[in-house]
Amino acid sequence: MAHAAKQETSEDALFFNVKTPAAGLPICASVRRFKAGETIYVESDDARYCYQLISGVAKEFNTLEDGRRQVADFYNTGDLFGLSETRAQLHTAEAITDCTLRCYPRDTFMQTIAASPELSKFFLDTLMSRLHRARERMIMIGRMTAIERVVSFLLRLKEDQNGAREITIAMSRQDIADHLGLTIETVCRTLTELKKQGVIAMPSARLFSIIDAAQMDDLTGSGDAAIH
Amino acid sequence: MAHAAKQETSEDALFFNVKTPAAGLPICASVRRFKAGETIYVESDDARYCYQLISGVAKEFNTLEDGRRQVADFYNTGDLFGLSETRAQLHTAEAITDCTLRCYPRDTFMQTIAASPELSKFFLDTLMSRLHRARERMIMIGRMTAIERVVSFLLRLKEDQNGAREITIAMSRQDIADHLGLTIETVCRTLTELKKQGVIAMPSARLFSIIDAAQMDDLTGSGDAAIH
DNA sequence: CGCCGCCTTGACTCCCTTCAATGCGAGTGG
DNA sequence: CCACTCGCATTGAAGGGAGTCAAGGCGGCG
Repeated sequence: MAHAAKQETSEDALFFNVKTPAAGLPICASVRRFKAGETIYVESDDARYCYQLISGVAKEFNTLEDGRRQVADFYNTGDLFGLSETRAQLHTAEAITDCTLRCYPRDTFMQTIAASPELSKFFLDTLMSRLHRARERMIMIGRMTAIERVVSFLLRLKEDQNGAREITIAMSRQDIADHLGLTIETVCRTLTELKKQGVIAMPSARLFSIIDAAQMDDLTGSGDAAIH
Repeated sequence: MAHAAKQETSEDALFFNVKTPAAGLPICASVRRFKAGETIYVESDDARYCYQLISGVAKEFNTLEDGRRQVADFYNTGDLFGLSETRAQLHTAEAITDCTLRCYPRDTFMQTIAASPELSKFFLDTLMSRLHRARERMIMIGRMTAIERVVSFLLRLKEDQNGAREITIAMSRQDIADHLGLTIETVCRTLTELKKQGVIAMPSARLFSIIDAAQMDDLTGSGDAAIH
């Protein structure tokens, strides 16, 4: 729903990622469905499976004892998640929209990957790119102002949705705040401010339209990741 | 110097990591030395090599146009860095102390890794653990107060140095600040406050002593990574 | 000794948080 | 069809934690 454009990918064409050859992975994977808001796994759970989103949107996050949350990442169709070097889950995962996902038994999965040079290469690339994203977020959270963070976030969503000017989001304001290291109020106020300045339009709370892309680039501190 | 305890590892015993078997990697790697403060590579450089620290301490960071910096990670003896899925460096790397490092040609390195199931497994684990660390830092930077961040930082250093009560650091206050998403002044004030409260002692600016480890655990918000 | 880089401390400011209402759309039942 | 409710989003007012600006302090080295 949030990503209608991507739904065209048939379930059979999916493997690890939409971009990956559909060469079969000799792993019997079960398919499970989760409703919006349902928990997929909880931190410190025994990590018997890792998951691939067939459809829907999900998030991984951590929680401190007093309830402070940090959303590590959002996942879309094709994304793989729930893998760690330990045998325990390091995050809690939750479905944001209704989700369908493929569950790979962890050990078999890891062995299969390691045994194939192609899969290894692919998986290494995936991990490196994920690490890169995590670090981009570190500079965003650690060194950017509220406006810069929100704008960076919107620009990333824009890219995820093939650069379309219309952006549909599945996550709530609270999710965004917990992802950007802000409060829900600050996210709201910042969005309102961007709307006032005519940089974006907001037909509804979860639908944005980029009006002045050039100014948005300026607002990121001209270095979404760094110098170019 | 900062890590005398680790220097016992002979250069020959090193491979990827101190923990790794010394099985030879069929890659001719050159060895280079850098003085403290020297730049190893700059963001957007052509990434022809990846590096492994034989001795010394180094850091990777990003810079925004106006000079704001975020230190992504610090590296010690044995650590591998400078690898990305792109052909360009994503960070700038700099020697903190004098460093000796082994330089692996990127393409050969990647091919060799992918070709060996054992190396693949090892490298995957390294990447996953690095991703985990990056995410721990996200919650630290995004959701913790100054005291919690500094205490988390000290506790991590303690672990890196085998749990010793005496902690020697190689990095400056500015490096710490840029790592924790704080200013140098806040880092100083926080350390002074911890000293006043008798939680740590600070014989010199780069030497700490953990006095009340229990209270330090409390001060992290009781969830360095999350719930247990 | 005197310079220089790094660290520390103080006073003031400000951005974001906190606390508290209010708005708004969707679903439900009368 | 409307009243009611519930969750999410928005807005306002006030306060605080960390940033900014500025002035020393301290140790190493020529």
